[in-house]
Formats: sequence, C-alpha cells, structure tokens
Amino acid sequence: MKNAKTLVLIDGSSYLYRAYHALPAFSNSKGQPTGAVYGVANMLRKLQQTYDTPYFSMVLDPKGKTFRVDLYQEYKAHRPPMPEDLQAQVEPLKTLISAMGITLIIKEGYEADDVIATLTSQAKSQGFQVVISTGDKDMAQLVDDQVSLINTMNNTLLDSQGVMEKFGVPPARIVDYLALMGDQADNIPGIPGVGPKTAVKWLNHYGSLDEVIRHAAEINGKVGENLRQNLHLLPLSRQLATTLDQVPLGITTEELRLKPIDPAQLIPVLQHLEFHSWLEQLQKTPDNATPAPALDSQPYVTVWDTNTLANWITRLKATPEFSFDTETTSLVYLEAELVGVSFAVAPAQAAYVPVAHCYLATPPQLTRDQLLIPLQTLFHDPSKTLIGHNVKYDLHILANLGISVKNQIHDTMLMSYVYNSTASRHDLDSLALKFLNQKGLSFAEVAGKGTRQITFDLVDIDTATRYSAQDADFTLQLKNALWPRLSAIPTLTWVYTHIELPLVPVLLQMERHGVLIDCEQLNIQGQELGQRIAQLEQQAWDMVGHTFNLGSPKQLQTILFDQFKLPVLRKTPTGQASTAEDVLEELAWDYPLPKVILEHRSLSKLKSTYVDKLPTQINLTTRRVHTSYHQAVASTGRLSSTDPNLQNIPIRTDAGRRIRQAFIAPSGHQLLSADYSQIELRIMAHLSDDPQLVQAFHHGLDIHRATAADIFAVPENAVDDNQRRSAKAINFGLIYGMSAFGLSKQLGIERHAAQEYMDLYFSRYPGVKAFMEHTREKAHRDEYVETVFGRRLYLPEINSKNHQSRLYAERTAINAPMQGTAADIIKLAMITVHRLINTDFPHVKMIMQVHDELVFEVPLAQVEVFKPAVTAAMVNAAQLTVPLVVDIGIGQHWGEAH
DNA sequence: TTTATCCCCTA
DNA sequence: GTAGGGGATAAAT
Repeated sequence: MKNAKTLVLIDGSSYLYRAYHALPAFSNSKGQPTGAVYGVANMLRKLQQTYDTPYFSMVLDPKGKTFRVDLYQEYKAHRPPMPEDLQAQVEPLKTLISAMGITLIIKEGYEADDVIATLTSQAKSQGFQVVISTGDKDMAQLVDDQVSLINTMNNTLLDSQGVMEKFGVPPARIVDYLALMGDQADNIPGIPGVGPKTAVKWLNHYGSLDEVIRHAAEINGKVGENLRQNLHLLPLSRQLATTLDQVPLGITTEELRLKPIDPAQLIPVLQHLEFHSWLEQLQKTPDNATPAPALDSQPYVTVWDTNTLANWITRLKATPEFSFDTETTSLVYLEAELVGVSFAVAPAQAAYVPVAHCYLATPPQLTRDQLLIPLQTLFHDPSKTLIGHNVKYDLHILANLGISVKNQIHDTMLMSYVYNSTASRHDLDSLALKFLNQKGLSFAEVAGKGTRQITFDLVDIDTATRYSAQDADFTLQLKNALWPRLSAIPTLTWVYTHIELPLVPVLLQMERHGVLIDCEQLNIQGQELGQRIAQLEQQAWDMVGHTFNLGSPKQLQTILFDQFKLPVLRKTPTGQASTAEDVLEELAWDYPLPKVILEHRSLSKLKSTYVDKLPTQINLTTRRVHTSYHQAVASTGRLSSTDPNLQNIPIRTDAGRRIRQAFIAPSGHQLLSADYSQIELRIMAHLSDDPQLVQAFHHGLDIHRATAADIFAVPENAVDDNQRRSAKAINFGLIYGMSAFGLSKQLGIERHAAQEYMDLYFSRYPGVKAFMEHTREKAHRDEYVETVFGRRLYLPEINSKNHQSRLYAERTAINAPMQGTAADIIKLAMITVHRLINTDFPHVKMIMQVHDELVFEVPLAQVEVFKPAVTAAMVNAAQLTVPLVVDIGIGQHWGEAH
C-alpha cells in the first residue's frame, strides 16, 4: 500500500469543542475570544506534520437543523446551544482555515458525520486510504481496511482491530451497538438498562441487531422485558446512528487538495487573531532559524564495573553524609524490584549504578550483589548520615533485599513538609525548582505516563543516569538549602528531629508487617450484600416503572425531581438538585423511594469500597494488606493512609461495623486497640485554660453531658438526651471553627437559636471564647498558627480580600492547633511505644494508626502486661493541664476490640 | 484514558 | 464548620 494516496478528513466540530474546553479563554486585545481557534489551528498543524499528504480537508456541522430531525423530532433536542464565546469564534476559524489552504466543507441539512461518510466512500472507490480525525465514537462504523480513525484526544489510530478491541464489536456492528444503547447526548432512544456490556453480549451472541430482534422473546429478566417493550424504537435508533454516505455534495476528491499558503492572506488573519509566535515563524526564513541546542553534556557518572564502584564507595566512606536514591519497577513497595541506585557525595558529584536494566541489547551491568555487598558496610555505619527524599520508600526497597539501614537519616521531603506543610507539593522536582532554581528531568519525561508508561528497567541507562543521579544530586543540595531554613526556627527543627524523623522507622515497620484480613468473612458479607442490593434495586425499579442506574446521581435527579416532582431541597455547588444523604433522609418522610435509594447506596458503598476491594489488596506473599502511610500530605500534621486507606474503615452503622470483623488477629494473638478519649477537646481545654472546662476533665466527667449541664443550667443527672446531643454538636463545632449557621444546620434548628446556644456556651466558658479570639488575632498578625509543640500551619489566605477564603482560613486557624496537637501527641506516642515494643515486647506489633487510635497484635500471654504499659506510654506522651485518657479494647477482631 | 462531579467512609 | 481517601458515573480529553 506504499503508493496509496491518503486523504485526511477532520471532524471540525469535534476539534472546536475539544479546543474550547481544553484551553483557557484567550482573547485578543479587542476582547474577542480566540482560544478555540488557536487550539484548532494548532491541532491542524500538528496533524499536517504527521500526515504528509496533499489531500486534507475539514468538515463542520451546519448551523441549522439536519435531516435527522425530520426522522425524529427529539433528535438532539436537549443539546444546549453552542456557548456564545465559542459561537463567536466560528467565523474567524473559517477564515483562518481557508487562509491555511484547507478546503472547508459545510453542507446545510447534513451533519459533518454524513459529509465525512460520503467523502470517505467516494475516496475509497478511487483507491485512497482515508484517515478520519474525530472524537466521535459513531464514526467507528466507517472503519475498514481502507479507513481508520485518529482519536482527537490522544492521537491514537483506530483500525478494524482497534475498533474490535475498544468496543467489543467489529466496525460493521457499531451501528447496531449504538442503536441498542441509545445516546443520551444526541437524545437517541435505546433499550433502558442496556449499556456497552449488554449490547456487546447480545451482538456477539446473536450476530446482529436483526437477530437480536428476532430472538427478543428468548431474553430473560428485566432487561429482556425492556427490550420487548422497546423493540419498535430500534429501527429508528439504528437509522439515526447510521451515517449517510449519499450526501449530494458535488465535490471531487481532487478538490480536497491543500492549496498553497498565501502569506498575503494568512498574515492579516494571524494579525487580527494576534497569534504572534506563528507570525514570527512565518516571517522567519529557513536559514536564520534557531539551531538545535547542543546536547547537554553528561555531568553524572554511570558505574559499570567493580573498580569504579570501589572508588565511589571510598568517596562515600570519606564523607560524613551522602544522599541516596533507589530506582525500581514499582511504587508498590513490597513488589518493587531494584533496578539501580544513585548517590551524591557533594553537589554535582553524583553517580548511578544500574543493576537490572533489561531492554534490547542492554550493556552488561553489575549484579545486585556486586553492588549491595560493598554498600552494606556503609549502611551499617551509625556515624554516617543518609539523606533521602521520601526515604521510607528507599528503606523498604533495601529491606526487601535484607538490608537494614543503621545510618542517621535525613529526609528532604519531611524537611519541606515541616518547613511549610501548606506548600502545594513536596516532590523532588517542585522543591528543586523552588529552592535550587533548577529544572530537572521528570519521571514522565524519562518513562512516559499513563498507559504508555514503561517500568524503569526499560529506561535506557544513559537517560537513567541523568535522571537518577540528578535526583541524588538534588536531594543533597536540597538538604543543604533546607536545613539552614529549618534551623532558623527552633520549634520546627524540634518537630522535624523529634517527631517526623523518628517516626519514619516506626511507619516502615507498621507498613511492612501489614494487617491480617479474613477473606472468607468478607466473601460471605459480599454475597449477602449483593443479594440485598439486587433486591433493593428491583424494588426501586418497580417503584419507578423502568430500570435505571441507582448509582448515578444524574439519573436519580431526573427520576426524583422531574418524573416524581419531589421538592428540590438543596443544590450541589454546580446547581444540580442534590441527592445527598441528608436530603434523601428528609424526602424519605413523605415518599417511599428515597429510603430504598439510601439503603442501596450505603450497602453498595460498603461492598465496592471495602468488602470487594480489600481482598484484592492482600499481598500474596505475606497474605496481609500493607497500607502506605503518608507523612507529608495533611496540612495539620496528621498522617494519611492509602492503598488501602485503613483510616476510613466503617464503624458508624451496624452493616459497616461488620467489616471490622474481618480485621483479625493471627492465631495465638489478640488485637488490642488503644484510643485517646476526647483528645481534641482536652487540647482545647489545655490551650484555652478555661477553668470550667479544665475542671470537667480533671473530674473525669462525660464532657458532652457536663457541657449540656453548663449550657442549659441543669444538674448533670437531669441532662436529657436531646440536650446532650446539642452540647456534643457544639463541642464538635468548636473544634471545627463553626459558625451559628453551621451549627443550626447540624442541629436542624433556626439560626438565631443556634446563635443563642453559642452565646450561652461562650458565657459559661469565657476562656474558650478568649482562646478563639486570640487564635484569630494571632493568625491575622503572623499568618500562621501553631500546635503545642510548635508545628506551624501557614495561612496565606487569612488576610485575603475574598470574604469566603478569609472565613475559611479563620476556621482552619481554629481547628489546626487542636487537630495538629493531637497529631503530634499520637506521633510521639507511636515513637515511644515503638521503643517500648522493641525493648520489652518484641512479639507485639503495632499495625495501624487511625488518628487517635493505635492497633496492635499482641500474643495472648502478653495482653495483660502490655495493656498498662501501652496505656502509660500514650498517656505520658505529653503533659497537658488536663489528663490524657486512653481507652483499651481487646478482641479476636477489630470490631470486638473497639 | 483522564478528569470532574457527586457522594460517602473515617477521626 | 476541620482534616483526609476513594468509588461510580459522566464528561472532557
């Protein structure tokens, strides 16, 4: 096919919308929008570079209605009109296109799809290869040996096989497939309940839409019923989905040839649009074009042999501190294979040692053992300092290889985090740019991203050296840049050296040990939930009269508020009618459907997020789940947990709490849970030094009850449930920097009533009131607040002119010292308990942290001894003006231990 | 495929 | 009203 001529056809409307949404709203100095034109023009130029063919044409939809509306009045009936600032760009675009020499085709009464289909069919008969650039899946029906699609979004080519892979049916069945599913955007009716999965299943089973229709009687279930009820719609749907290739155009393929660009025509257009860089390019002659930049010289060393390695090890041993980085095949620390390591001994003095790169004709490298055996003595030297960036990860990798690191540790990620936790990111590239003013090679540049990302062992060694040695170099330089900044603020230095750094090995050990999960238990729960969910779904469908996706807030909106005309109680931030839990709770008083939806939703959530997901995250070697605790994410100083998140395992509802039964102790052990009681309120008492509040904690009172007694001026034993509930809401609200408005919503009372409660509270606890005021003042003055231990949280928005952002910053200012101090305390406790375990209870394992709770695996024989020991360690983690109290629970599983 | 939206799980 | 992670769906790439 080497000599075949190629025709490129562009679905202009698809380009226009994509450019419009993808780019910011540029405009020229006259205020006319130009962003979409700019985007389309760029995409066109790129495509022209890719396809060096003179046959190149763009098709746009006409302005008026098309013949499909004659077939079906409702066609595209709900399509919003084109936005004004896009509409305004259509004419300029047309002018630009023709100035670029590209034939533009618009045919009244026919959609661009039909014009493209017609031109395609014509060109095919003349032996052309046709490439259609579009984002519209409908065009897949045109694909064959001569025709392929380019996806406007990712420039991937879709041929027959690609269509088969992407949709599950061949191009010839695309129309059938579309007809069965319908199309919400175009308002084409389909079979309710039939999505891509069902459509593919039927088409592959029966062969074609006609056969599906013929066998409609055989299909069981609700969906079969839907099919039979809507059979009459299918011919129309199919017709609407089919592109017409007989549009009377009167254009020959030859007429689609590009015309030579006439600068006299193009330049004024570009000037009007103010596309300066393009103008410059146009005016530049080829011989004064900028020369390609010289290749960067390789400043870093690749270590290929034992001699060079020995030299570097000598240099490492001669320096008191060095930076270190590992390159591996995965971010999942237990599955990652070491590919290479890098180190730096001084700025720009860095080397990379490849050990497991594996691609076509890889040069011979040192083996892992050749690298690691000499390195081991270095890692075991406690007088040396190892500097890493997110060093916990590298310690995992070394631990996987049986190496435990005994060096002093520094971590530039944690330095940056303690230095300013609200800085947007703490990744190496961002920090290098910010503190070193150096732009490095990013991982995406080296290994690609998305599905095309390759593992590091496939990266070529020269590139890997540039990337990895540079990371080590940056890490060392960053430590030099950050340490003096941190040292200038003693409290931050203390938080870094006494909390964050010593926590690293604690988290490392917790993550490596993992948590035992009872898969059988979850399987049983999954089956039960599945049955109940199916029941509820059927129940909802029966109530509504047709099938729909209960998990789709959008479909739910239509049913509740359009079909059933239920009152809209609240809107989402984007102006949609909300179907959130509290709204449905309210509606459930008067209508039956919301209750069914609520139960369905909560059970589906449990099933998909926990019951079904957790078993898939069990490591096959250790047979446990291994979370990742992130130390540099939460602005307040808390940890966060991912993959899986063990900090949001359900507890509130009975069905949810059952999931905790699957978190089990190994045989011969118990789970022991130790949690701080009311720690944030205790911290509030400490910070405010309010005598009444402090006394309440000293007397060991039920704090919500005590608050209720104070506010409502009744004896403690006369406080009713409602009063206690209100007091609890106020106590929590205080921690969150609440407003009367927020409290009123929480309690479902009038705003002025909520204000009265708050006034009453503050009159009983004047110290708390003063504390809140002082905190606000301090925040406005210093633009940061701090924890008891001096961890800072900067609040750049606290003096913002924007009312919203300022109020938000004020609430954060109130909350952060309490939440952050609690985080500091439990981190300190973890460090002490870790030491306690390592010295006195070597068989006890700390396995989870959930903000105010620590969970341990304890051998049966040690439970009673460990209990007071851990309690003491936690209670004594900080000395506040009020006592810290720790509650202990013990059981075979986490549910029982709570 | 990626991103945004909505909803919901925890302390 | 604070701090997080994450799933399902739908829309934009």
